[in-house]
Amino acid sequence: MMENKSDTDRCDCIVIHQEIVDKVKENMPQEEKLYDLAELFKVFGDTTRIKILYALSSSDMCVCDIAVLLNMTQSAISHQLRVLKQAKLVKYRKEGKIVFYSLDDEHVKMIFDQGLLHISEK
Amino acid sequence: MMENKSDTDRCDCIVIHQEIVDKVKENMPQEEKLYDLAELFKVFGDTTRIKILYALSSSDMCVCDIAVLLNMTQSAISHQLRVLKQAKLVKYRKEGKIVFYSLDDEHVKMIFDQGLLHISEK
DNA sequence: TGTTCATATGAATAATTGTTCATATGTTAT
DNA sequence: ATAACATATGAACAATTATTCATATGAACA
Repeated sequence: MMENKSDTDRCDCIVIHQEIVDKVKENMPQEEKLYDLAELFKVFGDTTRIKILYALSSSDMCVCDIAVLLNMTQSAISHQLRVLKQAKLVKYRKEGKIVFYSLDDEHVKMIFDQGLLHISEK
Repeated sequence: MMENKSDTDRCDCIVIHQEIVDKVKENMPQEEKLYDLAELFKVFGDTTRIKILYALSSSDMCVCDIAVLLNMTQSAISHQLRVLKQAKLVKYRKEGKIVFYSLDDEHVKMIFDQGLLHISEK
C-alpha cells in the first residue's frame, strides 16, 4: 500500500530540492507587491489600452480625438481611460468641456520598449 | 434641427485637432505589433504567472517544486507554464520524468524592474 | 433659459480566462 | 509486466472584463 501523497502535499523530488525551494522562497518579494505588479501588467494587457498609451506617448489628446483615432466609441475610450487613470499611467487636464489626457509615467515607454524587444526577437 | 454627428463619426474638436491625430496615427506601430504587445503583457498580468517567473528568475525549478512553493496544484502550474512557454518566456529541459523550467528571456527581469519602479513611486 | 457639445458612468451582455477534476502520457523502478 | 511517479491536457465552472447602450453631468453658447 502506498503512502498518501496528499498528507504532505509534496512530491518526492521536493525532498531533494527543498533547499532550492527554500532559497527561492526567501528571494520572493512580498505577496502584495507581486499582486500589484500583476495588476499593473494587466492594464497593459489590452489592445485598446496599449493603443491609447501609444497615442498619448506621441501627443496629449482629448477623449474624442482618441475615439476617432482608434475608430471606437467615446464611451469605450472613456471607460478605458478610467482604468489607465486608476493605474496612474495617465493624467488629465481640463480645458472647458474638453479633457486632455497625457502619459503620467516615464516608465511606460521603457516597459513598451522592453516588450517590443522581446517580441521582435522571438 | 441638428446635423447628425454619426454621419462623420467625428466630434467638433477633431476638426481642430485633425493635424495632431494624423501625426499620431503616422507614429503608431502596426496594428499587429500592438496586438502582440498586449498579448505579451497579458501573460505578465496574472499573479500566478508573475510568481512563477519570479521564482524562475532565482533558479530553475521542476513543476512540482513550483507547485509546492506557490502552494498550488500541479495542474494549475502546468497550465500556466504552457502559457509562459507559448509566450516564449520560459523554456524547459527534461531529466527523466522530471521537467525543469527556466527563464527564456533576458527582458523578463527588466520588464519586472520597470513595473516595480512604477509601483514603488505611486 | 434652453440647446449643443464633451465626457463620465451604471447596467447588461458577450467573451475571455484561471482553476479544478479526471484522466492521459511517458518515465523509472521493482 | 506492473506499480508509482512527474507532468500534460481536455472539459467544466466560476469569475473577470471589454464593449455597448442609455443616460447623467457639466461647460459653452445662442
